Amino acid sequence: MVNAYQAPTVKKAFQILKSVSKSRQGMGISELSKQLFLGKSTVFGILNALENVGAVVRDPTTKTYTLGVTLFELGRAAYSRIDIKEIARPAMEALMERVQESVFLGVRNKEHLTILDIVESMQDLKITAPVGSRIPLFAGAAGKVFMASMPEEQAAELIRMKGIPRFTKHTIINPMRFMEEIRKARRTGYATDDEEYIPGVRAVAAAIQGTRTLSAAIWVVGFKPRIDAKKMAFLAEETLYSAREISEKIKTADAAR
Amino acid sequence: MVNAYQAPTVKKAFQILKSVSKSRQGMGISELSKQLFLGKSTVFGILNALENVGAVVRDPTTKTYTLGVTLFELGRAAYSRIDIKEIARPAMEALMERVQESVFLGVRNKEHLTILDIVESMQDLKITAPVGSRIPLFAGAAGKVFMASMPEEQAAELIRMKGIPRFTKHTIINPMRFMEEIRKARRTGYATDDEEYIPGVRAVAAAIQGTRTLSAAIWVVGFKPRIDAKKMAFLAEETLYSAREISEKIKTADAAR
DNA sequence: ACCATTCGTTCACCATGATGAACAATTTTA
DNA sequence: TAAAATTGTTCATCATGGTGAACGAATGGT
Repeated sequence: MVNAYQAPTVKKAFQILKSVSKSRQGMGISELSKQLFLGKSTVFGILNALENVGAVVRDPTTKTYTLGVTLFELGRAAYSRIDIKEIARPAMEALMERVQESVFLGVRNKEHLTILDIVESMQDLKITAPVGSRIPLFAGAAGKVFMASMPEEQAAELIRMKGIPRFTKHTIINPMRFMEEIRKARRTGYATDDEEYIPGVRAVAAAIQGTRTLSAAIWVVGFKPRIDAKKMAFLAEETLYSAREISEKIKTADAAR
Repeated sequence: MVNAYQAPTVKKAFQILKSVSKSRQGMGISELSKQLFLGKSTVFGILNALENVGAVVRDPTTKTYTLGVTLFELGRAAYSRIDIKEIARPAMEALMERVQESVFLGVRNKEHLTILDIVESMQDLKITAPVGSRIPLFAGAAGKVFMASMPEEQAAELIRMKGIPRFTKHTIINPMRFMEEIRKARRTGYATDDEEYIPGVRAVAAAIQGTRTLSAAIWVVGFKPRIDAKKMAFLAEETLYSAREISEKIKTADAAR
């Protein structure tokens, strides 16, 4: 079913929702029209439908649109059906106790990652992010692990089409070197990040197996001064162990169904 | 802008999402087609678009669709912008301490209510529900308060078109009597429920004012044996007081912007 | 105060998008 | 095991849905 029909208006609607979701104060029709290269009457017609279903709310005084409660309802339902976060939570907590850094759980959603859960480090200074946040696919250890999970041609094609954005001066932007990192992650089962996504930050990520329709991983993140080469090796070992532990639990949960 | 154009395909897409959100195991194309009275190729084209944007996930083995991570991302963003729940939370906690029953915060979303926050009673036996749950607009004290907030013609029209479903043997289904309840709620600022929605349960609700684009209310719910007539009057007084307190805070927050 | 610009809204037009029919694949029934 | 029924997928068709042009309202600049 290559190149199957995809209702274009639905895709435009979600482009609109994504733009509106990035705005704090709401967005108007002309602003959305310009930003998304859509006609104003197209935006107008789609927003009317989104408002009708409660996916956006129109402020009658400013004529701007913000996200509506229906998205919250659907979002809650979507989140409540992601079993992996319950399955993974105990292992994430145990991992955080052992390594004393924040532990993230995330999934790939098209060309970015979405954070599903976090067990924050108990240290006063720690790295965290809101659950639901998006991270670029090319960013850091987690990104490499996700790209290692996909067929090599698909990963290569993404690199070719999108290019690797430079996040820091340490970002690996050379496609051949980046593909090597991905192959290494595929071989070892984990990936590392040494200030490639955020300056002063190191990370280790490992993929979770056995999730039928989701591509999932956990990763540990900490400040570089706290993570020398020895601790980095320790993080890799522990993260890989926890990812396998979670993968086993998933397999057990599936068999019990 | 009466009868303005609303992109029909977008509305169909959200019908599909709503149906899928009620399913635990995912739904197939023919099932959705029958349930929603849409053509199979229409459902097919819309689901392809929804999958492309990550709003649904297709299970390749069962060919069923479940809600995708994009909805979770948008839902998180929608929820994070609803200021009222932070503003209301302290007053809800204080109200729960005073009345010792669960306190709900919700908003109207088209023709139903959505729970945004709950401060659960500390008693062992209590009433609660998942945040994000939907409640029918005609149900209980909260429903009356929301209908009291809308123009009388709009409320009357809804009753005429939808009819009042019978939830319990105490449900007020007579339209004239129900309109009287709504008028009373409008006059007094609060509404009550005496086993009209759930057997054995009483509730009091009060509207929150000053929310520009949302229609919001708080309500207290408890088991009837714990709530005699005297306590019911006490609940009404306290709930109304807390709703006004929250309304004042909203006004103050708006003025500070 | 007036003019220019921008925004939101309406409407007629037409071609793109939604869909019904047909077909292939899969599942169910006998 | 074979036939019937159902599901998912493809494709040609055409009319409905999306949209460009025009207009009214609001805002900004002089």
